Amino acid sequence: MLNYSEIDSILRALVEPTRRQILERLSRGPATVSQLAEPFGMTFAAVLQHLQTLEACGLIRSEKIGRVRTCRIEPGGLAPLADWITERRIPAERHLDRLGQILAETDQSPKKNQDQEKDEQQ
Amino acid sequence: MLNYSEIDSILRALVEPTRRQILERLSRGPATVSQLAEPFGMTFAAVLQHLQTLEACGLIRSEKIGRVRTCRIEPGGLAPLADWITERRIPAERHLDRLGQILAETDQSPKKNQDQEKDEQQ
DNA sequence: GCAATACTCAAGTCCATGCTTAACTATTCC
DNA sequence: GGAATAGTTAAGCATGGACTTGAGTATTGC
Repeated sequence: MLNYSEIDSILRALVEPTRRQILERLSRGPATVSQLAEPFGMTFAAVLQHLQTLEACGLIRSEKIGRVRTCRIEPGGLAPLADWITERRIPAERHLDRLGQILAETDQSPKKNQDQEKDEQQ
Repeated sequence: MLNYSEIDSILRALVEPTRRQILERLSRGPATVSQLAEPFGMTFAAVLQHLQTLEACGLIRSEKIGRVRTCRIEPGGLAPLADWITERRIPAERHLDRLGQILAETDQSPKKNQDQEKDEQQ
């Protein structure tokens, strides 16, 4: 029933420091579940749960070959959140910063507004 | 002891849907605490706690005149998170999207890296 | 001055979520 | 085939954070 919106699930994934560290690690290249679990002082199962969360909201992707699952960053994963921020910054900030300025000079139209309406309901 | 980083506190503030709705409301103009509390089916005190969270991480600002506290968006509030995302997207995504492309064409240097190192430790 | 208004604070409840343990499945190596 | 490896799942505990209640403070209007 709780069909949380896309940015909601992305924010819930990112708010956990361990998951941000996993993303950080994966941004340096693909890794197996064991490799990801090793540096953290926590169990395999715990890391696996984080990976499932990250994959569920599209921030990473994984593929199992034989008994080994390899995880990697999903390139467009942060895009919805970046869009969400951009949509909220441009109207609110009349003293445009560098990012806002660049966007304002080129193309004003944000691409997805339907998410924004779906969101914020729950 | 838990000196959470800036983006950590911003993410923790944004992850709560009510607080995103409050931001949404404030992006349409300043409002008093009562005005903000009214549309939500929750107590004054609960909304106040959300406002304190939002103010603590620099997403809003408030000023009390007489017995009335007026809240407004803090314009640069989302900037640290926007920067964080940009820093993580540009190295990871070699198929640059529109936002990445624009940034890459103009100025490559991100402004703050010290936060990023402090962060991800806890 | 005193009642109403607008907010503030502290304590307590409740639930979501991170983490553990323990069992289980599938694959590889000898 | 059997042991070791790599991952998966489920159940339960524990903590943090959202929300409430109930009291308190400061300001305004009469």
